[in-house]
Amino acid sequence: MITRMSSLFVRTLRDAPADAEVPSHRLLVRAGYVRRIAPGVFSWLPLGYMVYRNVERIVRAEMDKAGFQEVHFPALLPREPYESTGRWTEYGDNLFRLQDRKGGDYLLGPTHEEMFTLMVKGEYSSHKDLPLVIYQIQTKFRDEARPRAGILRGREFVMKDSYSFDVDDAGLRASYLRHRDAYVSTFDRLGLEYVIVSATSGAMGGSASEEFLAPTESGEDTYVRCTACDFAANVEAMVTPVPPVSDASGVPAAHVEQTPDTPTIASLVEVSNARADLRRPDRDWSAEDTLKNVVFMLTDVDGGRRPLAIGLPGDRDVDIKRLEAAVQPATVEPFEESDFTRHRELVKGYIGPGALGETGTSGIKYLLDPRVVAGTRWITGANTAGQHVYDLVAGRDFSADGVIDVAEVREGDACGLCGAPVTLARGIEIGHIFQLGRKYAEALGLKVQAENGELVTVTMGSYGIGVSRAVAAIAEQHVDDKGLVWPREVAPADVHIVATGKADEPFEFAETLCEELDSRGVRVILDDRRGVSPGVKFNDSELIGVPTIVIVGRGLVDGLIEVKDRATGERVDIPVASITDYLVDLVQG
RNA sequence: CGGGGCGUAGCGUAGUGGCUAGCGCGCCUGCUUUGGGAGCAGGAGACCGGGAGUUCGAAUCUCCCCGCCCCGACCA
Repeated sequence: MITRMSSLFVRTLRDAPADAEVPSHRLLVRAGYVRRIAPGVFSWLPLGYMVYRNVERIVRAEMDKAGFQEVHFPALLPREPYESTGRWTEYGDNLFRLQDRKGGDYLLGPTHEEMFTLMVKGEYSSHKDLPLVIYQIQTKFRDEARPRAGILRGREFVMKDSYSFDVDDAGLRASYLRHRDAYVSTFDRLGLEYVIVSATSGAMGGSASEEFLAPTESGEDTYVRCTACDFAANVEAMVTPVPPVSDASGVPAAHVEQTPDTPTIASLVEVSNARADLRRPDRDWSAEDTLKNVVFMLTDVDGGRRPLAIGLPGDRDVDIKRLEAAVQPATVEPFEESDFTRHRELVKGYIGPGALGETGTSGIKYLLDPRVVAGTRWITGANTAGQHVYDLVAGRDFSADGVIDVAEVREGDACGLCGAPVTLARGIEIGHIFQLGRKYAEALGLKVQAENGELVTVTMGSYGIGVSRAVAAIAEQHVDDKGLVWPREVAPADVHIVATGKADEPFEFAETLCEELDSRGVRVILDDRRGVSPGVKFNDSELIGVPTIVIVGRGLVDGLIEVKDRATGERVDIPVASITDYLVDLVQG
């Protein structure tokens, strides 16, 4: 295929729009790949659409290779199936809803578990039909509260979503692993650097789950990686190791102290160190010695509200994302002034274990951070304004209703598997695979007859790749100060030929070369613009980011063509006689 | 939805009450130029986000609305 710059529908921009911040967004706009239409909604221009289609083609090829079968659903869907699974309401404001002329409710599909489940239910009824994997590449709609970063997070985007159907858990695990393998080859082929991390299953429900994250500054997900073993997890799925029970035999009995005006951890530590009667003989108190008790208000799917108290070391905050992941599908809000007035037994700034717990005075469920093991010694609130308890020992002086691992994760925290320090990094979620289980099959009645004749509920897996997002993720990982640097297979062309000079010869030669390459299956962009200065063409070629740039210009009189590698900047002069073969080898070899 | 910032031509921007809203890029015409975003000359392009108000006079001041971007709570 030949793309001629003289007639290509594109206009490159010297300046990026002021509102574009992340590199992929700035460059995709500058190079004339995409244009914004509405918040989180983008159009693809010819160059962008070429890249998009390449990514889609690779994803499709890898799915087909894995033996998955492609189907296609509408984006416009009726309400009923989503009503059956509760997601019509559960999805909340993120769902684009609309009505037809008769007032019937419809939605624009945010994901298609329901439709796939029903499709299989409509066709199959025997265990002999399974396992089955079907997929589609579809435009999805989610009315995101905050679209951002260009096509990295849009409200309309393209996703490849597949679903596996198995009779039993062993089958589900096998289908899951087949997908994992297929995703590995897909992302390798797309030229993406990625890590596979343990994840929580989010709003979809289900158990085992992993995410494919493309490490990038502009990524939205934070993940931890162990410096010693191969543990990697989304922070939401981080597991804090439980320290051994500590010996508290030497700790004096708990005692309440007057500590006026110490409603914060910082003030409490300061006062405790400043006063001789409170000072610790061996060392200064630090925030880690205090037990902070934070209260949240949870809202269940049915609208019911219940408070939840969490006790954790005072130097840590609760990570709301981790908390939501731990209590989902319930949603979390901070405890507000009005909630405190309703719970008089909770003294803001001085809440202690004494008032908490299902059997305590408040009756509020109380969960502890894993670090608060039996035998640990704490300073904590005494449930009276201006008073704290010292030498309160977990297990000896107080207990809770259970453990919850939702404290913020920090660089250097201990790995849940081996105990070595972990590092934190950010990444773009480009793929997510998980074992859904029977949630949807149950809700929609997808059963098959087993060998013994009994009806069994099918177990499902759900697997997604953000196709349009992958374009942005690839761009994000393949840029330099001059522009985009596409991996060959997704690039809009294999070579970008720039003809320069005033004379006709370079242009005529470039045209011939271009046709020869085209006839041998090389995709080429030809900059055949006359009267455009060489600097403009060089800059455009670098901005557009095709992997190989060929310059036909002043070297031609000596029989030489310059070939430049976009990524490394290396240049070589190739004799005219062998240039076609050289390029074909470069591209196809 | 909470916090912060911003709306002037396709893009980047100047303009804190005073004449016909200025500049760069890009675009059109002509001549020159042709290996790193060329030069000269001449052009086209703006309901200054919208509405109301204050004023002799508003891009500029006031109020309301709308939109956008960034950071947080959701997700491919």
